[in-house]
Amino acid sequence: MADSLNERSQNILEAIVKDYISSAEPVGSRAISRKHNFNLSPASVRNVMADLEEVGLLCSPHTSSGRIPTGKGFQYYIDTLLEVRNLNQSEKQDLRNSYRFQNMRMEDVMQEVGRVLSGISQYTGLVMAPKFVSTVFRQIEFIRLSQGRLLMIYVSETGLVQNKVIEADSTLTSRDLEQISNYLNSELNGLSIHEVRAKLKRELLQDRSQYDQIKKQALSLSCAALQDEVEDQLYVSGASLMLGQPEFSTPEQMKRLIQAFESKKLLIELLDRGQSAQGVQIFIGSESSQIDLEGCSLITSNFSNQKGAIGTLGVIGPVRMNYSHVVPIVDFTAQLVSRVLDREIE
Amino acid sequence: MADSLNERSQNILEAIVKDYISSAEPVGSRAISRKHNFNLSPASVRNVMADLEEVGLLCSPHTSSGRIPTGKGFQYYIDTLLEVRNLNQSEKQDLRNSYRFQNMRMEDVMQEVGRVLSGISQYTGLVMAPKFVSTVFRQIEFIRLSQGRLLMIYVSETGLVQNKVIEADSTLTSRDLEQISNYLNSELNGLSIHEVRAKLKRELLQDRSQYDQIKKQALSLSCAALQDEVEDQLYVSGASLMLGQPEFSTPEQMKRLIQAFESKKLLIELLDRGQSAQGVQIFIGSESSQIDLEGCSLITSNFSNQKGAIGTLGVIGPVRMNYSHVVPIVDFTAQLVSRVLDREIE
DNA sequence: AATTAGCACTCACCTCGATCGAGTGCTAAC
DNA sequence: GTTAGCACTCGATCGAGGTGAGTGCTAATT
Repeated sequence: MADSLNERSQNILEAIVKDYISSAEPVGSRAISRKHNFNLSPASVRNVMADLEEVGLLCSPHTSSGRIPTGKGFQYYIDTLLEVRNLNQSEKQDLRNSYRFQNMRMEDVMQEVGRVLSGISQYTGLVMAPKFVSTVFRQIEFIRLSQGRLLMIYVSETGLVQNKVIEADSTLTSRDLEQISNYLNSELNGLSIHEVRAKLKRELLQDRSQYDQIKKQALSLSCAALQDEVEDQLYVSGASLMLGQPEFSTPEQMKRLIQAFESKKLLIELLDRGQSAQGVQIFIGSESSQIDLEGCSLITSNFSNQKGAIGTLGVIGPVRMNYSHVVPIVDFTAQLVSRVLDREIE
Repeated sequence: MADSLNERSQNILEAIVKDYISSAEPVGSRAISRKHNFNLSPASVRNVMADLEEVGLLCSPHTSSGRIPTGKGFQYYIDTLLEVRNLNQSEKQDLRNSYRFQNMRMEDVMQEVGRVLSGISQYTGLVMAPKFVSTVFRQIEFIRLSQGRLLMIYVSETGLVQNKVIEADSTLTSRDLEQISNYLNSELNGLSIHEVRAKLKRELLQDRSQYDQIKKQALSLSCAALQDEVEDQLYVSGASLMLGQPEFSTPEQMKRLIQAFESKKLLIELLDRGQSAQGVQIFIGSESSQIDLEGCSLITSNFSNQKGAIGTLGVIGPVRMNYSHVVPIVDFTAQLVSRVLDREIE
């Protein structure tokens, strides 16, 4: 991208983006020259605008209307013009006070975060819980259900509880189960599911002719219990807030949006893509990527605990989002959640 | 209601309702006299229609358009004209095959039911899991988290797993916890949460000057763990399918509907209202009840296991729903789920 | 006495054309 | 390089006129 815009062009681009963010309407040369005191006539502004259109940062819906920033224009704005200030102390405190985290299970925390994020931003809140495989083993319990069916309960370091029903040899006594879970609890303590799986695989190969019956059963049980993938958990809150935005005011757009939210697949994919990065990330879902999220932007940040379980939270709104307002909120919330998760350990 | 309509009026009302169900458009006298061979001229049909309007079963959106059934009209149709046939064996088998219930946790079952219900009916599926208080105690475990925080895991007879974080005396050793859970597991086995609470209350009053330390702590822990209400769990699937219905085609209606779905409160309230009844129930959410669900109908049925835990499932669609198609599906699914839950026990 | 043909009337819906106005591009003057 | 001036474009809005489905009423028919 030719990002060698001169200062005037930058100023005008910024003014246009900001105007468009607050009005959602194409902005014309007159408005720019009047409201912002560049001491430039509309005609001069027009010339600059024509240049910016040339470069692909602006476009006009039709011949005789103002300009709106393209996806590329927003990208440029975000990359080089956007200034994000940090929250000051009192704002941080306010945000902290908005959250109620006492005595909450992981699910509740995730849901609460989504609720607050969407409430404050007035856009849609997204929270993706840390992936099962990245959680750290703390404890496993087996509870007998009906004929040959066992309920496995897995607790991670952070207090995340997963449970699963598995078919199992019905000759196992309660005593056996207790021994099995004791064995596993001592063996697997402190490992991530990733590591647990690797270890199980190794041991199963190694000790093919196992003498210790309990150990053998423990291995096969835990294998059945922990091997397959657990669906990613995504919490979407305040979807209806998006429907109030002018860019999603037609029935077709509403339907498309709600469908995209409902299937969750696309969103999870997008959030996954940013899991390796640090700090706040912004995806502009306009023209380029999926049609389903056309007109949407995502502001996300990862949170994590010290054991390396990574989740993602953020806000999805129209491309025309108030970035300078939302970015610091997302940023600080991610830090907050990280700290909350860590307090749960140890 | 003067439900003493003569046969001709009934026939015509039925014809109008059916036409309207499939077309979503006001139906005129000509269409009725032509398509259904009553051997009546449009004019005669018009006379009957005028009568039906008089009684409040029909109305016309404006002077010169066909009639549409009122809420009362639909109610009459459902109460006295609707014939619901049972599914035949092959249909039942098809439905059974649509569900994948193997090795599923309660949550998964609920979600799967919603998914299938909405898929088959092409309306929105609703499933409300059995209430926590109605579940029957099977096992309780305590796991130590951080400073003074305990994770309580509760398993019901049906394999429903609930967990909760509670603050607790940090001097409790693992040994203590084990004893406490052993005590509770033997004492509370087979009781519903309802009964458990009553029992706890009794014992706390009775043994105010408790000599047995473990028992005392067990009581206070389980009290903290089981006393407060757990939010009802409602699964809504296929919300976007409703947005395809012509009655929700305007942006305002879409927004209203999605909001209603998102808050869940209203839906839970409605489903609760039918929990005492047996068999399939139909709520017409038109004029009378909440504005938020105007234009919607609910077809619901309760499912339950032998221990009395009751949940509700159903479908929400436009009042103009294909009742004769959806009712038997909801009915049979409820029976199916009841059986699935029972298979989980013992 | 019930049914129906006939007819005037209503009203949503569509199309067409006129008008309006915000905004542009271009050119010539500053 | 900047700006005033001007012709032009095009969406939005409004009203007029036409169309057609459907009604209610009345009088004729069976």
